[in-house]
Amino acid sequence: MVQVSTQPQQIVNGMDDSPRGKLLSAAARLFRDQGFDRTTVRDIAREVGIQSGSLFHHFPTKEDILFAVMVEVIRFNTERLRAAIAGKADPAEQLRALIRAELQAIIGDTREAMSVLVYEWRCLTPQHQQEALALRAIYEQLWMDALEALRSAGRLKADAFITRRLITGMTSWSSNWFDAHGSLTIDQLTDIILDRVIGEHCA
Amino acid sequence: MVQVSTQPQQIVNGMDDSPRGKLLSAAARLFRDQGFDRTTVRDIAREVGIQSGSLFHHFPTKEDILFAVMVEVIRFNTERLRAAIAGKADPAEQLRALIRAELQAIIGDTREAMSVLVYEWRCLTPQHQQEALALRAIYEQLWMDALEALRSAGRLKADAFITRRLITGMTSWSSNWFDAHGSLTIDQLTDIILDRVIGEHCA
DNA sequence: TACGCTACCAAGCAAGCGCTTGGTTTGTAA
DNA sequence: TTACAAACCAAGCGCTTGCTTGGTAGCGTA
Repeated sequence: MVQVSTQPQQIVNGMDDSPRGKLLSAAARLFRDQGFDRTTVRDIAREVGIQSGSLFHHFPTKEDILFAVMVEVIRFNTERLRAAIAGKADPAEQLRALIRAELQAIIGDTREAMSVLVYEWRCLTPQHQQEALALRAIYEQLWMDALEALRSAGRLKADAFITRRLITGMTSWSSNWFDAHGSLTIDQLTDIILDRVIGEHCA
Repeated sequence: MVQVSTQPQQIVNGMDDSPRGKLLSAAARLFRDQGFDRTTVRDIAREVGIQSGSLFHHFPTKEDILFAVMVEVIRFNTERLRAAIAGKADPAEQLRALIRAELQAIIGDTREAMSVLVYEWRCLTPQHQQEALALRAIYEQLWMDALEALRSAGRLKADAFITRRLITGMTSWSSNWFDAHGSLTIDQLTDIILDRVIGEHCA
């Protein structure tokens, strides 16, 4: 037995490889494939190789597992956004980086947990919805700052809020059709969407 | 007792006011508010004022209720699309009409059933998914015909399939933020989205 | 060796679920 | 009045669900 690495974290769906992380990652996949309600605690337990009752040593309720999945993926992707725009001064380049990062989240490495975030939202308790919304607000503020900067620079004529919502629609829906093995790359899709926003395609 | 009207149909969610139609309309609202799985047959029954067992006089299973909701709303909105483009020769005007009709479906009179269509898709049996997909294909073909016509006329540079998917994202996501009582009208949103597609905003 | 902590098992409970059953009411038309 | 089907009720069956309970294995520390 050899210690392969001094950095044992292997990120999947934004979760580490601790028991808790593996549990969340498995839950995220099941929640996306079957939905939260159709996924039983026995399903999750089987996936990680323990008894169903043992899940409740890690989380007080099944709903807390869902909440944890969402919190982790929001946090992880907020950091991804931050990293994407770090050091970029041009607001148009910032926007491109944001779109790319969001696509990466939705159809890339955290796609399962992101899908859960969109489709299982109402399975959260109102209390947890509020807490998750607070985290999401931080994420959205990064977008709004960039879009407002674009507007100030005169490169965005439309309303920033509506623009953000149209972008959200385009990116989030991509999870329903984008084929990772197809000919269209994430970078290409990024530019196509960017084009719909700042309209260089018809200059 | 006076017969108020010779046309007793009052369309809600694309359903008529027969027992079956009222049942479907109530189910659509419950399915949207709580999700299919969290909605019990007792919930639906209570809503229409009958016993839960009596539901199964109308539908063989609970899932068949969901399927019926989806079939009705797809059919209804396919007709709406057809009516919208009828008599319009200019492909750009056709596109505007299509976007407006789809927004009407998603945030207007059939919004509850449309939301169910998007969010409860995987609750259908594979067999029913296939049947619903066949109906949806007809709907989508109307879109593709108009977009291809636009391309032929040289007024759409982007790929028609991708364009359609971006539009789908923008329109379907609007159900999550559009406020029917706000200052933004459906017609205004229609033009904003149309602008993202044929790009007249940066001429 | 003894301790304490984390992680887990084996068994099962109480509640809620979709759906069935056998019988009754209601509306319609001959 | 009779006939009949559609619509509905009252009761509950069999099963699955999230979660609980009481106990145990493994491991690092002293």
